[in-house]
Amino acid sequence: MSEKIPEGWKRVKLGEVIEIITGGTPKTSVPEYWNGDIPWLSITDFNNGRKYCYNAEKKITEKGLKESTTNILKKGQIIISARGTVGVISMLGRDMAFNQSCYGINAKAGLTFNDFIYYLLKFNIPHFISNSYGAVFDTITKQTFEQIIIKLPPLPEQKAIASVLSSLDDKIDLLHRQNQTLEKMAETLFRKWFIEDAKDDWEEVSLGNSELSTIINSGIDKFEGEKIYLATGDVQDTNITGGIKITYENRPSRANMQPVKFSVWFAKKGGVRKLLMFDDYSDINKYILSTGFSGLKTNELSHYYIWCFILTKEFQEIKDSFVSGSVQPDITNEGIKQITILRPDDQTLINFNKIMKPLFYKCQQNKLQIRTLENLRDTLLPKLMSGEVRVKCEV
DNA sequence: CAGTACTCTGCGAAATGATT
DNA sequence: AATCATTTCGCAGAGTACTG
Repeated sequence: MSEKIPEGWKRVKLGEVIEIITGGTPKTSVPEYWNGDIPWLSITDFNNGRKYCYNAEKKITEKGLKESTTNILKKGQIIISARGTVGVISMLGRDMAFNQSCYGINAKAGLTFNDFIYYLLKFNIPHFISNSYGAVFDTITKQTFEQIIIKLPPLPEQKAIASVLSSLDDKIDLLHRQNQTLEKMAETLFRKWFIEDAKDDWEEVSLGNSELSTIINSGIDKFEGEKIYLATGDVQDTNITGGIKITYENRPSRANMQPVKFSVWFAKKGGVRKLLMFDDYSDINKYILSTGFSGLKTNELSHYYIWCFILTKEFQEIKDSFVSGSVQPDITNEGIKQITILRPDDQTLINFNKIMKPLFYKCQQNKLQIRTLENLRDTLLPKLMSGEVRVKCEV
């Protein structure tokens, strides 16, 4: 405790400035507790690195909430995982319930506020991880959590710090939501043109083997220097969220797929939705993909049509129905060839591209901007929280 | 006894290894 | 090269022990 802290800052225990709300699970054996209107958060619902969390996969009923130990966490309060992968954190975009592997956090008024606490906790995640233990999976107990000592700036400086970081996160959130809207628009148009208004004379062709798309085989060319290896775990939905640097000589055995211009990729594993697309705006030379992905080579005419198809729920369902293998349920190349898709006329595809190309270009630009803003935020966060960089406070 | 903290069990995701 | 099998480890949920 000899480390110096900035003047005016205080060392306090986390428990002094926050209140911890515990979660719980309604009995799974009681059907009337489930499928209600109240989103019920699990770690997987917010383990995406984003600040705000708006929904949960599972939902419980009023009754389920009342008759279990589950509490409601309010919009603007914070959730942090305390078991398993400790330290996954998010701020609630609406009221939700949550399970017992997480703690709900609410700032004590007058001392601090949730927006600042969110960043403070994020900064202290290594602390939480090192204070976790357990035979089967790591756990940080409520007590340990409360005892962790943090460095707390005076309230005006807290406000200034939170304001800087929030402005970045709010912009990131806006871009994410804009992309969701763009993808939704693309899907709507795809459905209208190629499902509802499909022409009778459009033939059914194989997704894996037609003039629209063909399966990409594994194998990469020798390359100099470093590239980024993307395993399926490095992709969430349609976003790249991870990746490691590799060289040709020193790379995992599965780093054996080469993205090419006009290609569409999806995780082979059943039930998993991880999708990537490379068009003429993409930096194909930067990445090597895992053989956990299947790739389709598309072309200038078919690219956005195939991509929009891959994005649909229906493709996910069809893919899952073709999955084989008892232990590792993957779709095989044979399966991909058996999936059929309509072959629209060229003019319809050309018209579709005219709309989709700028739309997905915007989407991609947004993703780039998101990564830039995230980098900036991640660089600033530790500097601001340690007091290494100070922000001017409004008086 | 009730609420909470910790432990146990089983399943699934993903990496690695083996076989065709 | 492609597919199938095994291993490792993360995670959810249930079970149980502890505490006041």
